[in-house]
Amino acid sequence: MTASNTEQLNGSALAPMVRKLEYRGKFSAADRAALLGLPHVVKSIQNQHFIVRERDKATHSCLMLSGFSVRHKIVGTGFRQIVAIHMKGEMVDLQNSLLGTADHSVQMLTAGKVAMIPREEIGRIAFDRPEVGKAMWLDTLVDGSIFREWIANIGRRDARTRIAHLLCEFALRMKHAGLGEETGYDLPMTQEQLGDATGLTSVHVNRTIKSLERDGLIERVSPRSITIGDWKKLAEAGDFDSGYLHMRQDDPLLA
Amino acid sequence: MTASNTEQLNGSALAPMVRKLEYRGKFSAADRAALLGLPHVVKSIQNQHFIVRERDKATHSCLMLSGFSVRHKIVGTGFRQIVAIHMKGEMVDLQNSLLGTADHSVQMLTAGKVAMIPREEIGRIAFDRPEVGKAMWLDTLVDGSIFREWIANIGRRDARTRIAHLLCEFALRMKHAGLGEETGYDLPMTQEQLGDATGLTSVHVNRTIKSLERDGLIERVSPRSITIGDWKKLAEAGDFDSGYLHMRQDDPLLA
DNA sequence: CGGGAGGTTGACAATCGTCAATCAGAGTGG
DNA sequence: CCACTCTGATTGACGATTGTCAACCTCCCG
Repeated sequence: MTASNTEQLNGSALAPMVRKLEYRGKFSAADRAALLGLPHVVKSIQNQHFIVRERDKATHSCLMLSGFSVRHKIVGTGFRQIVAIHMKGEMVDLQNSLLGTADHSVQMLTAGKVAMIPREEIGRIAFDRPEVGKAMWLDTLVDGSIFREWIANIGRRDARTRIAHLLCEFALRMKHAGLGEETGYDLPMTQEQLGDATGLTSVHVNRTIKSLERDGLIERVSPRSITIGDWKKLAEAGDFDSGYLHMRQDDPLLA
Repeated sequence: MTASNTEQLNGSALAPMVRKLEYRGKFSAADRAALLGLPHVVKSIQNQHFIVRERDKATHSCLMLSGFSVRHKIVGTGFRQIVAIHMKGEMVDLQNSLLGTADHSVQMLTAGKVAMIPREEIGRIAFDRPEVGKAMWLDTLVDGSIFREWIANIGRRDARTRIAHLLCEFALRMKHAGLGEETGYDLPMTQEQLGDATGLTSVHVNRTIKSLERDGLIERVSPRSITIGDWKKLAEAGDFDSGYLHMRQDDPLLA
């Protein structure tokens, strides 16, 4: 990390985090100011670069400002399993940083920027400001809910349903992060990476996507662009029920 | 739930929770007393009974006092995926109860007792007593770590490795909860339930277990009794590295 | 003794993985 | 502008792991 891709910004860089944490309940002005005032360093990170490596001692928590990242584990045979995908506004390693030793790696899926916040500062604000702490805790619980859905997705759904489910989850989360429309979005990952996220091989992912396309559930002008013609049909094909994302009942996304 | 299986106990019933939460750092006497003094109701629950059902509005958090329970989800085709197994000392639905609406069910795997603690009391103690809140938060992070390992286990390991891995996890967690020895333990689940936990069918679980037995990695006098002859060999077969359980480095279990 | 749940086994089928070739598009240097 | 190269997408042929179906066994319990 050279000086050239490191910047000190104050205030506004952390706005996406505040927006995310306030989703379930507004903060007081003081809480908001404390969050925005957290010390942090903004870094530009290239595609493929690691934010955290397994077994690292984590000293910082990272907030995604732009771009996409994945958490993943490597099993003994060398295969990779992506266990989560993160986008703008999400804290990517509360998990690792509070537990001390990373049990998985976090890697960029595209180029992007992150804000690095010292670990102790996160702990301090969480317990000094109960509303903030509660919002962070709830956020980690929603992460947990998504993990559980992924276990069910990978364990008990066939390839077609699995991929359709992931495409649906992505659609809602992208929209939620202000990065796409329910009509479609650009997938920030290769078919091999999709396979790593769903427990399939890239070849089978390809066949499955083409089959979804043949059946008119999605359209693609280029390999990565996903256009969802009929949301309801795709959701049905993907056995998708958004409940596990724990979005607010009044969220227009769920209309 | 009839009156006959409901008891009011004070103090000692919550001891397993305190023991669990203190694993990563001792509490002050006041914190400990506050935890033990949490209002609660002890219930005896029969095998197969539900503690929480998906879509319930959770009003209580449950602490396992004895017996085993599972969290699970049902997918569209009716298949079931177990996403976690819980034993003595574990809080089984911080998850559901803090998020309001359950995104999965919790069901007993054996008969047992649980202590039900009102949801608000959990939130209150967590923020009134930072050390307690921190321990709870860490506990949910460890749960998350286990979820991630399960995703990798189901997504990227073959049946043999998957089952061996689960048997290893069980061995350490049973020992940790004071319910078995590293030399072996009694599995509290049927082969169909093992399949639901690993994304396999009961038939394939059976073939896999028998193969592990044939190769001398485990022994069984009865179908559910697991004796581990050579821990190292089983761990290797299961691609098992205990790091994701985030046990303390000085824990004798890791010796 | 009968019934039921769970464990065990075999024959066969299906999904998904492997291997390998080809294709398409983006970036690079001449 | 045109090779050249590289990564990722696509496709086919074939094989392996895992699922399905169905039978039978074993143990426990009333």
